[in-house]
Amino acid sequence: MAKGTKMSGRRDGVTMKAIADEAGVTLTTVSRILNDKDNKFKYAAETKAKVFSIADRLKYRPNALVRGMQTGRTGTAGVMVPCDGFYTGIVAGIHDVFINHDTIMLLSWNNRSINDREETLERQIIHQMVDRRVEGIILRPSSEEFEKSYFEEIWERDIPLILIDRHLAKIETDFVGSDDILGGQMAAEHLISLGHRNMLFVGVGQTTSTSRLREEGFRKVLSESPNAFCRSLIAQDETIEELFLEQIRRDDAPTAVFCYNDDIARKVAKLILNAGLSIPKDLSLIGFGNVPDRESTLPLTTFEQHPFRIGTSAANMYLERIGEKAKGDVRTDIIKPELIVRNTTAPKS
Amino acid sequence: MAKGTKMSGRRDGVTMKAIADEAGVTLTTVSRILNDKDNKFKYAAETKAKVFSIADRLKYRPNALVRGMQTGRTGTAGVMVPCDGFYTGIVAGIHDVFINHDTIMLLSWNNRSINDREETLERQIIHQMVDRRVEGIILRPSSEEFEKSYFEEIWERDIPLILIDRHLAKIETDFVGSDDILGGQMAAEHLISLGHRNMLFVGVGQTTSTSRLREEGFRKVLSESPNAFCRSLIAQDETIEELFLEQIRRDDAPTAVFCYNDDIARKVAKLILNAGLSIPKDLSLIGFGNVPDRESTLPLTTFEQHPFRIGTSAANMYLERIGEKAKGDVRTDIIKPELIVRNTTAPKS
DNA sequence: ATGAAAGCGCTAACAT
DNA sequence: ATGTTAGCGCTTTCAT
Repeated sequence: MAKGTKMSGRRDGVTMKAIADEAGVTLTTVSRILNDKDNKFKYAAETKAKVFSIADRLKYRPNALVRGMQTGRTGTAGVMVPCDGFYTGIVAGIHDVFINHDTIMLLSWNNRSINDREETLERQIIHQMVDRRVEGIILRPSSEEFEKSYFEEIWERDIPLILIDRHLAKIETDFVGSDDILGGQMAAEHLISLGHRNMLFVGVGQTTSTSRLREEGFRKVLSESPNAFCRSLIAQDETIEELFLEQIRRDDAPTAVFCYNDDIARKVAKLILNAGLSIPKDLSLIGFGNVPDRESTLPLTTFEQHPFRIGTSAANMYLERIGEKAKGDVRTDIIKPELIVRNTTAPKS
Repeated sequence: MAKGTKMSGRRDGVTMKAIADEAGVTLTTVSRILNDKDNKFKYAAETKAKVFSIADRLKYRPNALVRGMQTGRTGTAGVMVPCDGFYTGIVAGIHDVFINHDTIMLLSWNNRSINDREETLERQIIHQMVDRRVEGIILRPSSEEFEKSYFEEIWERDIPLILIDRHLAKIETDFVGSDDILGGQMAAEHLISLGHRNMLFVGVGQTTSTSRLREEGFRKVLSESPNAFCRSLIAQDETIEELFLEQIRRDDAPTAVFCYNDDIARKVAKLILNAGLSIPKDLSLIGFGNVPDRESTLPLTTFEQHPFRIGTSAANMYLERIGEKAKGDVRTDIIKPELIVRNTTAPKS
């Protein structure tokens, strides 16, 4: 091997240099001709044709790593969301916008519950994205706790961040999600209109914005309705059965249950049926999310959140952000959920 | 601006150079210390400590673009699959393996039907991945037609390719998927054991390996069972209703229907119920995939394909491949589907 | 135990 | 209408 030739990893097969040599022009010429989208350069038609045809014949593909390093424009976004049917819809929306803007996503799931391992994992994922110089990040926070999180790492590097579905507790950020308060209100209005007054909300507590806000909207309407009232219950795998049964065995048991999401609603449905009660005859039930299930026999009254639209909106916000130099004001898009009445709600008997 | 300083896009904030300067060592030293996983270099403990602490304080993050360009190891994989619940499971499996091997995926969906636009789109996606120098690609082919496809572009560059779910027609490649023949056989055996003899297969034709092989296994068992026989029908949105009704109105109408997937099975179920027949009393019905649905009232007898396992297997195959220099023999992993008997199959009445 | 220097493939400023 | 040159931030070879 000739002196001065240093071997390292994989060398690209066809480079601009190779095209330049074959065309008898310089590297620069090739670079400019191949990248000249808006016809800024006045190269001879002949030169252009030659370069294009050689690039074509050699099946040249630009090295986006190098280009990204040079220009800062990698055309790559980081997306981190939980792995389920709802977020798949969001990712589909993001994808469909990106595909028309030469952008592709590095995808990672942040699935599991909030614990140290999860925190470590998410930080690792953010690092993977940052290291690859994503131009921005779209994510669903697994925790509202800004302090113990990796968001600083993103902000410090001035990487645009779009949050979806869940707010952060104290921080204003670009955000796309559902109108959870309105959703809660609509749930209450639906049940009130069916004659229910004694209700139960099943959620996951105050630290998850989606649960908190749905409960807030729900309670607001009930508080304005004569005689209506609501108890609440925190759905945890270990305790939900006992706590829920306790509620429906009361003398003043609720006649309607509003659950924070479909998953919980389906669990609750099982508990109700196992207790020998029937839905919606004895108890009306509403979920949230319009999420599919494998073996349900019970078409759930629920809320469609239009995940695809959440995705397209987030992607458009992303594209606007990375197209700007300045920071600008915080943007939000709050999408109205849609009540879908199926078979689990009925007039109070 | 000083002469010789050329401005281009975003410059990285903290570089190895910056660390080196602050530590009073060279760039090389920093590079080696920061990358020295297996303790190959014998730098003074003091030097190491200094470099690490500065990197830490400055929140240094390596530029993976540069590293990828240099070494060919980008730690990035391309994944292209359709967007639905089944593939989300596969992607989850891939993800969980990758996360433990410092690998992250560029994800894109190849959703829609096979037409020119789709072909263009998929080629564009492959280019996006190739340009970013993915080390390998995992994908579900949208078409079996190798000729009219972009696979050459992948092979020509010696990028390892793992196919999932669907085979290519004439080409041997690394592959992970379900044992579709066995699935078809199991479906037939289940129906035979329930007393059915007159069956209908609803698929998407011979050019999709999953449909073809499921039908093949199904027919094989029936051909070995006395008096059993099977008609087939191609499920296309426009014609399925008419064709299917034609079948169930025959004098010798089938008593059991095996559908290529759950989606079609659910469509067929609606047609059956609309025709005034009941499931499984008049007609038994089997799907494939164990895919969730939003409003089903009919827990479907179907096959679990273990998408998560398909994903982990594909990811492991991927990692093996990119860890090798040589090409080696084609690898395959065929995963056994599992019959899940729910409420849509019953003894022939 | 450390450094110097070449070079990866490209972009962009500065020429003519 | 095209070329020259200096980088980008790193890895790797070759020295000492």
